[in-house]
Amino acid sequence: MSKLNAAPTLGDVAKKAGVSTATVSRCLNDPKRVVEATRERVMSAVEALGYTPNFAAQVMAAKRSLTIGAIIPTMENAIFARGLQAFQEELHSRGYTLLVSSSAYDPKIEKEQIRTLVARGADGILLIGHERDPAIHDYLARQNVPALVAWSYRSDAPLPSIGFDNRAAMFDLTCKVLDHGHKSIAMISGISSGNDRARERIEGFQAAATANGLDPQALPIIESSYDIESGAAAFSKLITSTPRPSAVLCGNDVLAAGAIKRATEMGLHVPNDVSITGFDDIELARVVSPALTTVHVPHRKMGRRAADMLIAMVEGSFSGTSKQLETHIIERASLGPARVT
Amino acid sequence: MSKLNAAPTLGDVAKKAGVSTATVSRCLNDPKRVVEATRERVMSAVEALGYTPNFAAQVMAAKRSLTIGAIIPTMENAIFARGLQAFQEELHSRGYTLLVSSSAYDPKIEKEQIRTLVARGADGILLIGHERDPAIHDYLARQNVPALVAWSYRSDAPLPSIGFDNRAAMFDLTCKVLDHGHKSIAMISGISSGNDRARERIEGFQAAATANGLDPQALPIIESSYDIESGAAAFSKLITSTPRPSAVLCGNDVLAAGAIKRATEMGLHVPNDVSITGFDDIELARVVSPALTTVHVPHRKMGRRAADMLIAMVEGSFSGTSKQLETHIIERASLGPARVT
DNA sequence: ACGCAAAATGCAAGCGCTTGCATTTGGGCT
DNA sequence: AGCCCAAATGCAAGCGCTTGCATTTTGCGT
Repeated sequence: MSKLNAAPTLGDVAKKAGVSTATVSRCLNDPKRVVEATRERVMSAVEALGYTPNFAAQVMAAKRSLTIGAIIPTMENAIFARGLQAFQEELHSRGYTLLVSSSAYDPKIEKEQIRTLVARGADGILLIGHERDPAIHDYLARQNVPALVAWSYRSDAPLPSIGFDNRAAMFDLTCKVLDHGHKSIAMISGISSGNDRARERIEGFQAAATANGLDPQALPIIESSYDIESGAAAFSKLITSTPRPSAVLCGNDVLAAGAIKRATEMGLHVPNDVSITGFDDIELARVVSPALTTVHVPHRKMGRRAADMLIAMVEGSFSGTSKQLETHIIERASLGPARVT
Repeated sequence: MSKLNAAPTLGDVAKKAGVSTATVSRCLNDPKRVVEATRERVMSAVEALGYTPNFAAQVMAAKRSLTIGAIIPTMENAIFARGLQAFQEELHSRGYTLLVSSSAYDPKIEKEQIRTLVARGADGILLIGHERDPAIHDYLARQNVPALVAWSYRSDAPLPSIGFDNRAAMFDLTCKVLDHGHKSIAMISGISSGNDRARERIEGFQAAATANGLDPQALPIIESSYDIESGAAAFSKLITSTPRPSAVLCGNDVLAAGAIKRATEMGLHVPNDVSITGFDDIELARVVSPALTTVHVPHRKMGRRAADMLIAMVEGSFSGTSKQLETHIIERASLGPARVT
C-alpha cells in the first residue's frame, strides 16, 4: 500500500488490522459504528504504525476541514491577542482548529490571505472591521464560506458582526475627559483609511466635543501607525499645538503608551502637566506608569461569542443577527483634572 | 464538471478555455511551458470564473505544500514576535507560507501540534528549544519532515539548531551586574522544567556568581511563569529575602517589567533602591520606566537565518551545521551601582 | 434449528489536482 | 512538398481519505 520509509496510510492500517479502509475510517471518526473487538484491533494497528491521517486527503474527501481562519490587522502588538486567544480556545473545545494570519493593515494583503485561507479549506473566516472591497463578499459567497466580522458592531453591514460601538465608547471617554475640566484636547488616532474602528473613534471624539460646545475642527488630530514609537512622535507634534492640549486621547493603548513615554522624556508629568488616555485596556495599560485611563473592551467574551456565532454559521444554524457588546471606561492615574491656569 | 453554485475547479477552467486540465495546471504552475496564446486564453478563463486552486488537492497530488509550521511556547507576550515576523517574511519571499501555533509551554500540546502540522502537510517545522520526547524525533524522521530548533544553539543536539548561547549571555550579564558592586543578587527565572533556555540562563547566573566568589546556593532564585503579574509576585517574595537583594536579574523582559512595576508600587526606586535586569530586549524593555538593562538578542536575524536553514533542509540542500548567533548587553537605566552601605 | 431485521463491514466511486508518458502540432530544412 | 525534431498539449493514473449503497454477520424470537 505504501512504500518503505513512507508515512503509513489508512490502507496500511486496514491491512494490518485485517479490515477494510472504510472500517478504519469509521473507527477513527465515529467509533461507535464499529464493534468493540474490531475497534481494538484497528486501534492497536494505528498505534503500532504510528499512523496519522493525512489532512489534505480528509479535507478533500469530506469537503470540510474543521478549520476556521482569522485575519487580523497585526500581530505586532497585543490589541487582538486576548480576544483571539479566547476565540481559539472556544473553537478548540468545539473541535475546530484556528489558522491565523495578519494583513499588516493592508487591504491587498487581506484579500490575498482570504483566498489563501479559502484555498486551504477554511470552513469559516473571521475578519476584523467592516471596511473592504465588496468583491470579497461575492467571492466568499461563491465559495460558500461564511465570514463574521469582529471588533466592530454594525447591524446593517453586509456581513454579520460582533463587537462594540467604537463611536459611542470614544464619545463617552471624551465626555469623561471634558468633565475633568480639560478645555484643550487633542487626539492621536490610528490610520483611519480602511479602518472603520479608527474612524468611528475619531467621530466619537469630535461628536463629544461638539456636544460640549467645542469646535471639533479646532481640535488637533494626528493619525499615526499603531506602534509605540509612532505614538511618541505624534505626541511630540501635538504638544507644540497652540493652545497646548492639556489632555491627549489616543486611539489605542499602544499609542497612549508611546505618548506617555515621550511626555516623560520631555519632562512633562502625567497627569499633572498633561492627561493621556488609551483604548482597549490591554495588559500594557497597566504596565506603563502612570497606568492608563482607557476603554475596557470585553476581549475574551467577544472572542468566545465570535466562535459561537461562526460555528453556527458554518453548521448552518445561524440566526443571522449581529451581536453588540458593552464597553466601559476604566479610570486610572493617567487622567487627571485640568490644571487651573 | 461542477455543480451550480459551487466553487469552480480546474476542470471548469479547462473546459472554458478549451484545453485539458494538464495545460491549465501547467499554466498556473510553470507558465513558460505553455505557449502564449493558450496561456492568455487560460488566464482569462481563470479570471472570469474567479478560480482559486484547491489547496488540499494540490498538496495531495504534488506531495508538497510549500508550507512551514512553527510551534512556539506562547503568543501571549512578544518574546517570539519579532523573530517570527522575520521568519515569516523570509519564508514568504521564498514562496513558502507559515503556519503558527502555540503550545502554552506544554510538551503534550507541543506533541499534538506537531502531529497536526505534519498532518496538514507542513514541509518543515520550526521548534523552540531542544528539550522534548525523543519519540518526536523518530516520528518526524518517519514522516520525512525536517525540523529545526531555534532560540537555542547546541551543536550536539539531535536536531540542527540556530540560536545563541543562553548560558553565556546570562553569565556575562551577571558579571556586569556584579561589576556594579552588587553583592546580594537574586534571580526571577521562567519555569525551567522542559525549558532549556530558562535552565541555561539559571546556570549562567550561578556560574557567574561562583566565578566572582559568591556561593550560588545562597542566591535566591524563584521560578515564575512568563507574565507580568507573576513577575511582580515573584519580586514581592524575593525582596523580603535576607539579605535583601540589591539587584534582581530576570529571565526575560516580561518578568523584569513585572518586577519594576511591583518595585515602584512598593515605593522602591529603580535603580537607586534595587537594580533590575531583563533578557531578550523586546519593545517592552524600552517602554517601562526606567528602561531595562537587558540582553539584546538578534531576533530578526535569527528569524531570517532560520528560514534559510529550514528551506535548505526541506529542499535537501542542507549543510547540516547549526548556527550560533551573538548577543550583547544593552545598558539602560534599570541597572545602577550598588548603594554604599 | 430457521428466518429475519438490525448491526457491522466491505466495495468502490469520487474529491481536485499534478505529472510521467504518449500524442499532436509547428517550424525549419532540404 | 516532405521530413524530422522539439515544443506544446492531452491522457489518465494516482494522491489518501470518506461515504452511499451492497453485502455479510449477528442476535433473537419462535
